[in-house]
Amino acid sequence: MTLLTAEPRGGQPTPLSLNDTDQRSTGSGARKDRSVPRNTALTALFGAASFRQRFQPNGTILLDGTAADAVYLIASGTVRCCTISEDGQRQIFRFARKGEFVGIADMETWHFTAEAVDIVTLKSIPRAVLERALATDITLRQELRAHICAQLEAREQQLLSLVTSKAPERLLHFLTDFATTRTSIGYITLPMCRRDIADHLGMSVETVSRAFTVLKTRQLIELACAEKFRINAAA
Amino acid sequence: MTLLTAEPRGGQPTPLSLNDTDQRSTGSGARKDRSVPRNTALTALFGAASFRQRFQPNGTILLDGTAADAVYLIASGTVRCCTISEDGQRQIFRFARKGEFVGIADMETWHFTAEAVDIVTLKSIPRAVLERALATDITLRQELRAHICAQLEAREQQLLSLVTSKAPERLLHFLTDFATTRTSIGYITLPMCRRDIADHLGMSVETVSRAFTVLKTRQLIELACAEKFRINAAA
DNA sequence: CGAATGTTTGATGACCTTCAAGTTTGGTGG
DNA sequence: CCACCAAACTTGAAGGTCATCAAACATTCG
Repeated sequence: MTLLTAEPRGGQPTPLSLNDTDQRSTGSGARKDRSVPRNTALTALFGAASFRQRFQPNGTILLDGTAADAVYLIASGTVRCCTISEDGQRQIFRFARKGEFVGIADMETWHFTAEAVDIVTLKSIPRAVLERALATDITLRQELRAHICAQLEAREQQLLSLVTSKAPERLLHFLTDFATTRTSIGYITLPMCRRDIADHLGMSVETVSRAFTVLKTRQLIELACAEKFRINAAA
Repeated sequence: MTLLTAEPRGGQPTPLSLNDTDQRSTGSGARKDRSVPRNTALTALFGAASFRQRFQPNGTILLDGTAADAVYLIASGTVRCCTISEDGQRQIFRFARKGEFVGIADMETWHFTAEAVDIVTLKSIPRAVLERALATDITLRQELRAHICAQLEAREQQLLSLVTSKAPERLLHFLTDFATTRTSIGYITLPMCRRDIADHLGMSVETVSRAFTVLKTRQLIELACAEKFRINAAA
C-alpha cells in the first residue's frame, strides 16, 4: 500500500532552470488566507536567487520528518500540505496556491508532507539564505512572523468551523474561500479531487459528494461538472 | 446573556505590585506542549521589568479584537484561550499554565480571548519592550519563532485528533497530555470544569461525562472525584 | 435545610461513516 | 469513431457516534 496517495503515479521533482526572474510581484490574485499580509520582502528574496522545480500531479515536494533545508514559493499550481495519523487517516491542513509560501513555519525538520495536486512550479531558496536575510532585514522578520501568525489563526479558524458547522456549511465555506481568489465571473475549476477535499474538511468522500448535492439543490452553488463550480451570489 | 462565561462572577484584573523578581527560571515543571523549546531569553525578559497582575476565576485577561499591547507569562494558575463563533459556540484552543506565554502570536490586535480558569497570577511586559528586545537579540528571535511554530503544530495536532479519534480517545489524550506536566504519583486535579473540557475537545458536556465513565470502566483512568484523576499506566 | 450550580445518566433523533451498489468521465486501443 | 476499461464521482441503505432534551444526583454555600 502506498503511503500518501492511492495511486502516486505522479512524477518526481524535475529541476528546471535557475531563476528566470519572471515573477512580477505575485500581484494578480489575492491571497487565500484573508489575513496574510503583503509580502514584498519575502517575495523579493525569491526573485534574487531562487531555483525552479516542476512537479507532476501527486509528486512529493517535501516529506514529513526530513530536514527542512529550503523554503518554497509557489509559482503555479496547487500544493497540499498534510500529515498522516497513526491509523492512516490523512489530514490536509491547507491547499497552497500561486504566490503562497510553503515551509516558512518549520525550523529544523518538516512537520508535514507537501505534494503536488496538479502540475506545480516552485521557486525555492536554501533555508540558510532566508536565515541570513532575517539576521539583517527587520522588515523581512516582520513579514515572516506575520505569515506564521496568520497560519496559526487560519488553523484555529479551521478548528472552530470543524466543531461548529455541519458538512454542507463547511463545504460552502471552503468553496467561498477558494473562490475569493478568483475574480472571474464564470465557473471556477477545483484542482483537487473529492478525496482531497474530504481530507481537508474532515469528512468522508461520500459526505463531500452529498454536501455538494445539498448545496446544489439549495441553489447555493451551481456545478457544471464535478470540478467546475460557481457560487450563487443571490442566495 | 453574558458573552464568554455562563456566570462571570469572577473578578477583574487586580494590579498587585511591580516585579518582585522572585521567579527562578520557571524551571520546575515541564512545558505542556512537548515541542516548546527552552525559553531562557524570553523568560529573562519577564524577569527584568515585568508587572504582576492577579485574576479571580473567570476573570477576563484579554479580549478578542482589542489592541495587543502586552505579552504575558503565567506565574501561577491556568488560563483558557478561546474564541466564540457567530452562533455562540465557544472553542478553547489551549489551556496555558505556569511558565507558558500568552499573546506571543499576535501582532496588532488579539485574535482570541483569554480568561482565568482558577486564580491566576501573570507577569506582563509592554509589547514595545518585546519588540525592542527582538530588534537586537537574535536568540530571543529564534525562541519567539520556535514558540509560535510550536503553537502552530499544536493546533494541527488538535485538528488531526479532532477528525480521527472518538470522544473517549480524545479525552484520554487530553488527560495524558495534562498529566505529563505533573510528576506526582497521586491524583491530578483538573482546574477546569467539564464545560471547559467540552469546548476544548469539541464535544458536549454530556459526552465529556460519558467519555469519563467509559475510560473509568475500561480502567484506563481512575477518578477520585469529578476533578481528581489518575492515569493507569498498566493499561 | 434549601437553592444553585455542576456532574452524571437515560432516551431520542440528527448527522455522518461505512458498505455496496450505480453512474459518469477520461483515456486507450481496435 | 466507437467500444471498452479504470478511476472518480454519486447515490442508497444500515449502523454508530454524538448532540439534545430531560431528569436524577452531588456538592457547595447561604
